[in-house]
Amino acid sequence: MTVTSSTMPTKERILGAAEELFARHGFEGASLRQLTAAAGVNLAAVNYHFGSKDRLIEEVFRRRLDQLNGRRLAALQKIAGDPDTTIEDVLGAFIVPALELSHDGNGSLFMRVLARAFAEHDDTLRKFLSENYGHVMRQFTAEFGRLLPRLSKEELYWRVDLVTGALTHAMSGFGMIQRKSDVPEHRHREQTAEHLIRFAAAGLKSP
Amino acid sequence: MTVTSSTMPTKERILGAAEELFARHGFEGASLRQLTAAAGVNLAAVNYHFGSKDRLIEEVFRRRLDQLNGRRLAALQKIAGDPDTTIEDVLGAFIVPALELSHDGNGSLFMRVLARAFAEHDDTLRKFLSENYGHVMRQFTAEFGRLLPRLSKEELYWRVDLVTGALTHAMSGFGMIQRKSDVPEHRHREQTAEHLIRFAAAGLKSP
DNA sequence: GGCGAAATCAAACGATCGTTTGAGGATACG
DNA sequence: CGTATCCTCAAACGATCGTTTGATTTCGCC
Repeated sequence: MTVTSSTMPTKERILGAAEELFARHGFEGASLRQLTAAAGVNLAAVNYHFGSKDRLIEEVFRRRLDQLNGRRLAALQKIAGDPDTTIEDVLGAFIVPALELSHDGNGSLFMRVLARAFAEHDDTLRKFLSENYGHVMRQFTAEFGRLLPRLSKEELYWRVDLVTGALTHAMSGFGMIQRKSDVPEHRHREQTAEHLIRFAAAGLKSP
Repeated sequence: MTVTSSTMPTKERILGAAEELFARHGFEGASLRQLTAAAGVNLAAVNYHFGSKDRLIEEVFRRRLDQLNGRRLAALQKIAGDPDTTIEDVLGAFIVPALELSHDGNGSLFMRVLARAFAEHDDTLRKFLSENYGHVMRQFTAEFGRLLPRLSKEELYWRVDLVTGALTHAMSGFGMIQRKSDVPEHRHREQTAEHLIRFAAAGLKSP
């Protein structure tokens, strides 16, 4: 199951095992001893390479979020402000990069880690996420606002928040997003994106 | 902040403090020593009254979910099968009882506990929830299916799942559902219910 | 008032937690 | 070859975890 091969450098082996165990057992539930055992490295390696468990948690987020939000913003830049752009386009820019995560390594597990971060009301973690990646949500919200001009600011925040909840829930794999064996991976991803976009667009545009 | 007064019996004081600390720090993050200290009872009282920490967690769920899902099902029975019933009515039967929870005690914190349970992929806890309360979601899904007959079973499950995600996210208070000081509590609850119902209905009915 | 069950208490149990230490091995460079 | 730097390792640190024990107090009831 683990994607941490013995040929990888120690740091990445730790990050891979951490992502998997944090997704499976939570940040407090996964111990450094389980984690280093799964990664096949010495217990002290975590504190040597990352300084502490908390910094390791941050690094798990940074590695994926830099890539994920980079792609999201790149996709948004291409369409933002364009008069032909639809709500569905903006939702696609937000959703598709997240679904693509499930491609490389155990990136799909990361969405579960992200869902846990939402559930944790830990201030340190929330502050870290808000400071480093809050601007992404702000840019997407601004573009939604441009496309839904008759919504009050309050209404807009409400709906974006509900969309976030639905997508986080769905993409972290609680739902029944199970690919059937006769459907190729990329086609399944397209269908998933269509489902999510159609649902979210209807909610955003609701009268 | 705690609703555990010194006049309450020990068992309920523990349950109240547990609900608050589980919401704030998670099931693994909240220790029995913090918990019993907050409740003002002896450390051994948890194991005496509940047997173990895991059984205490289950009892926290049981206490609220019996009440919450009882009201949900009662509201659903009144309208299920009726030809005049709308999607909005069914959503109201699901949502309003949850919003009413925030009235008694620290019931609002329980929605955060519930959100954590979704994030935990712990098998024991999921099995407990599924066995004891799975029939509620099944009945609501059946009624949605009756009102959306042209949806395939797969489509229906998809949308109900997305609605669940949005509502769990919103009701556990991640969002900006902050009552303004000039709005009375009951009016704020009505407005919140309207927001949630309108959004979810649009998503369910999307073409 | 006295007896037995129920409840509370301080204290300790072994296990596990994140972190630190200091010695030893690997590696690159003069 | 020697040495300086990066890395790994087994072992131990003190703290905290859930749970158990056995004595003590509280309470209902004859």
